[in-house]
Amino acid sequence: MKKDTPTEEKIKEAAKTVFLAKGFEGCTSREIANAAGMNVALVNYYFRSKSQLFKLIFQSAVEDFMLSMVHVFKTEQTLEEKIRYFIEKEYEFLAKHQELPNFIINEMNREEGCSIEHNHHFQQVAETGIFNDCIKAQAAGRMREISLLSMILLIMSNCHYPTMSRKLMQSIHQISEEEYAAQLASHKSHVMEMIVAYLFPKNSNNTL
Amino acid sequence: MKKDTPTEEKIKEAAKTVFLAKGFEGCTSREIANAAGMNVALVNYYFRSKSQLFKLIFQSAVEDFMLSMVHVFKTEQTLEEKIRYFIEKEYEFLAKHQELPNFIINEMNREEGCSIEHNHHFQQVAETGIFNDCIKAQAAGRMREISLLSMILLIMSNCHYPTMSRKLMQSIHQISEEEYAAQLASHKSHVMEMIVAYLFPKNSNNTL
DNA sequence: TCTTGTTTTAAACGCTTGTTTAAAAAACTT
DNA sequence: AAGTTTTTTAAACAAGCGTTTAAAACAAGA
Repeated sequence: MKKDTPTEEKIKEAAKTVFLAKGFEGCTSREIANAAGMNVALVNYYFRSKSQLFKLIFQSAVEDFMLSMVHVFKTEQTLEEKIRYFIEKEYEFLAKHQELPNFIINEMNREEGCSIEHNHHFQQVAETGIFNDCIKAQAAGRMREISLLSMILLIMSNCHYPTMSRKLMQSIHQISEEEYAAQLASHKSHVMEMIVAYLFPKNSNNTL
Repeated sequence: MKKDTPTEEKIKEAAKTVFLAKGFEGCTSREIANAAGMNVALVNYYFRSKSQLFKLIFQSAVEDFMLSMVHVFKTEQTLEEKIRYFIEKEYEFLAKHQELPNFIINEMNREEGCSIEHNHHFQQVAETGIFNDCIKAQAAGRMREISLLSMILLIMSNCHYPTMSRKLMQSIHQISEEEYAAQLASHKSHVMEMIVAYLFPKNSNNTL
């Protein structure tokens, strides 16, 4: 793993900004070069082509995405606490990286779709033991019977969608960026309570 | 409101297919013309420009989107039943129009963002009285205190995200299109139970 | 049948795209 | 200091873009 030159680093940084904001098809090589303050040819000198550079950025975006999960799940907490903490941290993370979920989902839906190198990233999350914890909790009757996929979907839906649909929601409800951010904060609490209540239905007369 | 010529109709149809699949920036005028089985110039003859045609398609996509809600909310049911029914119908609708949420959210996030003509569409939904029903139910203590925006977000998140993230989820969980469709069906039930249980916490010892 | 107006086409327009080339500038080696 | 390699640039490339033009094909009425 040789260290990047300052130029390489500058290009990557600019590329990340531009690609995340506009997507692969929504921007040009020259746009990236300009954002990095240099010639177009240099971009290709270091990264051979636009799509090669893109692949790099995409993979690193997925990495950021996954890593934000790993840290949370490594903590020493009960399963319920971990999930609460995860939602908390995910909202925090997404506030800083608003374009990330849209970017990843979009580019994966493209015809020549970016695939993610599966084993590496997902394995990292699995290795935190979070999934085993769930299975154990379900076996012990402490957690609702629900597939892993469904559980992940529940959590991701309620974390990602509110950021992804920001512009749409602002338009529908005619509210400013700031107002929406405030609404998001209170929405987070609802999400947390709703999901935890559903996954861990301790209060008596429910149908597990 | 003059009727479209067959040619106009063919172009619109092709444009809808192509735009929904690839987005405004992801396709070319010629691609649309080919899909409609005709010359590029004809597209501009009828619609003046690519972006003008796009605006038309985008607005009609938003219309589809909103109309699918209006029908449901017009039915004679209790609020809880309406919400269940809505989720049911929304999953049904999204199965047929997989690209729709991604398309709308994406294009709204574009720099020169498509705005949606607010009053017309949202008003239609509001006129069904669904929002008033919610406010009344909240006042009567039958429904949890929650902002309209949060309620909409809860429902939309759990309906849209699972379709939007299909490719991502398939990749993470290494499952086929068919398997995912099957998982979606069972996920829908979880979503329905979870949301209804959260919005209408009838079973005693809760903190409204 | 000729005329008039509409619909469709092939070809071209100027411009931008991703990529390459060849020369200039900078950095390094000896 | 001269020579060599690496980094950077300006300029060019062919290909594709959205759009326009001008002529062909078609339809309808006289």
